[in-house]
This record gives sequence, structure tokens and C-alpha cells, in this order.
Amino acid sequence: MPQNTVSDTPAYRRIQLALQKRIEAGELQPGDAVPSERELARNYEVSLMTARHALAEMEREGLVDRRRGAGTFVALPKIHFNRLASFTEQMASRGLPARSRILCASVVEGEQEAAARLSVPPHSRLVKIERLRQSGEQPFAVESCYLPAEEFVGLLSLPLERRSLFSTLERDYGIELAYSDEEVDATAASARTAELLTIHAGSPVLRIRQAIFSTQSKPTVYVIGLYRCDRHTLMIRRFRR
Amino acid sequence: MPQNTVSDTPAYRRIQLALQKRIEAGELQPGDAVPSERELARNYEVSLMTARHALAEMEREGLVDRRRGAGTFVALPKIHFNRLASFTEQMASRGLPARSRILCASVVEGEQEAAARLSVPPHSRLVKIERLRQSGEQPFAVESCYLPAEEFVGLLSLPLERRSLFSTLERDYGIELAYSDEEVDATAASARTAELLTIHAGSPVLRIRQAIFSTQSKPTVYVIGLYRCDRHTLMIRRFRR
DNA sequence: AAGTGGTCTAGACCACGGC
DNA sequence: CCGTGGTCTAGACCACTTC
Repeated sequence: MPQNTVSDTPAYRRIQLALQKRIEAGELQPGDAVPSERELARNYEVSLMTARHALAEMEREGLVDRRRGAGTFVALPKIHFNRLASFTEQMASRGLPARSRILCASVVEGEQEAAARLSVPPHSRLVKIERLRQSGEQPFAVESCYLPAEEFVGLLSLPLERRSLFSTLERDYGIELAYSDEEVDATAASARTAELLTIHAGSPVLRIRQAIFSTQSKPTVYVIGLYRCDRHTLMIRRFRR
Repeated sequence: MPQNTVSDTPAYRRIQLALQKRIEAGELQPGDAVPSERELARNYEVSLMTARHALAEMEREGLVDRRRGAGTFVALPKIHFNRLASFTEQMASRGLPARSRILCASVVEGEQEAAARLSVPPHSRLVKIERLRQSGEQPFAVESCYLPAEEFVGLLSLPLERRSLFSTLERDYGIELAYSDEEVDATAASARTAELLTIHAGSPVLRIRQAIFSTQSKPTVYVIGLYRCDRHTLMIRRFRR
């Protein structure tokens, strides 16, 4: 019998989607047992291997834990480490109020470092957006984003103040961001940076230079961020293998 | 027939190991086609599903690329981002000479922050090893490691100067390290730190506080590192999904 | 002892790629 | 067209956990 007469969604995928739905709906709580392979095989009228495939993949994605002899259980809510998220998203995930003030938004030329990171000629026209990031009333970062002006015509006339740059790129320009390579070091705050962040000039600040790539591995945004360290630390997780 | 009469290594694992060996030996170069599922099934006298399992897992690990209709190919040498590596390993991967000088190696008590990060009572005895990390003659980091003294008796009498702490833990204590959670910020160098790093007191340095976990998710080592920023940046990669 | 996940068989049909 | 990987079947035995 062909595995798939009606929809073209594979059977193992249908099982996964059904389970995910039950997890998201709260019907299956973290720690709860998920139906066993044999149970899924009966209920969905598939073979054991297919039910097994569904669960094994969900384990790799971190959605469930599988314990031999015991069963398959809904995993604790996933903590996203090393996740590329917009400022707005990061703040939201911590339940903090996010605000940002645009300090400048214009087209610039001759910013050679940014151009190099975006793999465009050194004197290309770039959209530059400089923002002061705040949590409530407290400033904690100055970020300068650069994008190739040629590919983002009209960007500066969009409501940047109100919508996250990420969602603008993803919705208005159909760009799917995939990952970023970030270079982190420490530097002393310049007089201007210090004033914006309301710290003393020369105080150590965290500097993150971030090249953000699209799903086609094309460098799309370059960001230089300077962060106050007294109320912000960068969290990362690294794996041995 | 039982799948496994002689060794207790699963058949799919034996196939993986054989292929890895051929890749490491250079017999199979990046881009080369790996034997197909059917070929492996014949050669290793296993079913298609088993050969398939071997290749699918190798693809997830990034060792090979699989293309439907085309075949399975040795992947480009993997670039390890966000990889938990010892100082020695990091330096070796960049082809730099690694040296480190032990500044102090003793058992301490009452280091409450370290104890907390290791999930042991606040006044537990901890092994503390402070090292100056150098590339050639140039110092670039001061690192203090803490480990629960109870679990690592005899550690201080081992040749720490000569062998990496990671390999000592993995070989002499049978500990498998799995991942680390790191908190990164910037701070001003103290007089002592500045002297060790041959920079000016008050210069910004990168501070990385790292809790290293074993495969059982047990906190095993806590490290506080202070890094010169003029010849060192931290590179990380983050993913959108 | 009963149930679970881990491994495995010996086939099958399909969609896709390259020639 | 033929070979590839992707999905799937209807079973099997084993090691393990829980009771």
C-alpha cells in the first residue's frame, strides 16, 4: 500500500505535527509521557519504524526526551542558546520592556569596514541606522546597523521606530535571516558613547561586531554594538563535540 | 539471525567508524562520493535501513552531505563554531604556539561564587588553579579554574604544567565534558591583572565566566578568564532557528 | 513480567538527479 | 534510463526500566 494517498505530508511528519500541537496546547506538559512507539504505530496505522522515526527526530530537535525502558517524555521548555534574535525578541523573552531611540538613519558612503563585512565594494552606499537601546528608561546599548543601500531602497521611509528591523527585513523584503558571526571584545567608551549610555568616559564596554547572513549565506546586515556591562552580560553555550 | 554475534558495536556504528576512518585517512576527500546505501548494505551484509541509519546520522553530524538522486558525499571540513575547546586545542587549531604558566595551584575554601556555580555548599574545599596563558612570549589571558576538591583528589600532584586540564580530566578522572555556559562582559583590569597581561591598569579586558558541565549535566569546572582585547577576540556564531 | 526504546531484516514504492 | 536518497511495512530480538 502506498504510504500516502491523500496528503503529501509524510506519515512520520504528521505524527510529529500532531504531538507538537498537543504540546503547544498544553495538553501534554513537560515531563508527561508521550504515547509510546507501539501506541503511535497502532493509532496512526503505521509501522513501528515510522513511529520510531517521528519520535527520534523530535528527540534530536530537543522536543522530547527518550529513555530506554521507560518511555518518551515531553522535554523541559527549550532554552534557546546562541539564538540569533532581534533586540525586541531578546527583551520580550526576558519579560523586559524594550525601547529604542533612533539616533541617525541615513545613507552613508566610504564606511570601509562595514562594506568589507557586507562583501560590497569599499565605497558602496550603505544604509546606516544608529539606535540607542533601552530597557524602560535605562539605556544599555548603542547599535549601528549597516545594509547595502542598493538592495534596501525605501528602507529609511519605513516605520523603523515602531517595528523591529528583523521583522521589517523578513516581511517587507522577503529576506530570511539564518545566522550571524560575531566578534566580541571589550573597549573603552568614547565620550559620546559614555554620554549616551550615561556612564563615565573610558569605562569598559562590551563590543559586539555582528555579520548577519541570510539563508543563502549572503552577508545582509552588519551591526556594531556597544553594551554597558553593569546591566548586561552576553550568555553563550558551547559544546564539546 | 541476531544482528550482532561478535562485537557489541551496532552494525550501523561499525559502518560509520569504517567510513570515518577512510575520511580521516584521506582516502575519501571532501566532495568524493561515499558508497551508496545499497552498496553499503551489500558490503556489510546489512539491510538497507541499517546502512541508511549510518549515513543519516553522519549527515546530521555534518560529516557527509546527502543529495537525493545524486548520492552521499564527504562534507567540507567542518568549521567548529561555539566549540568548547581547551586553551591548548584552541591555539593548536590556529597554528599558534601555546604556553601557560601556573601562578597558583592550591586548595581554597570560602570562594562562594565559584562554589555556587559548581552547585556545592558555599564553604566547600575547591581546587583552584590560576594560570597565565601565553602565545609564544606574549601573555594574553589570566584564567582561574575551580573544581570540587573532594572529587579531584590528587589533581594538584599531576603534571598540570605539561598537560591540558581537559585531557587530564578526561583521561585521569574519566570525565567527559559536554558543554559550557559562559557569561561574557567587559571589565577594567586590576593592577595585578594589568601587570600580568602587561597592559595599563584600568584597560578594558574581556571577562568570561564559564561553567563547564559533564555529559551528566553536572557542573565540573568553573573558570573565570580575563582576556586582553588587543590581540584576542571571541568568535561566536548564532542561529536564527 | 510487562512495557519501553534500540537495533535490525528483507523487502517495497516514490521523487529526483544525471547521463 | 538507472541509480540515488526518502519513506514505509510487518514483523523480530535485545537491553533496559518499572512494577
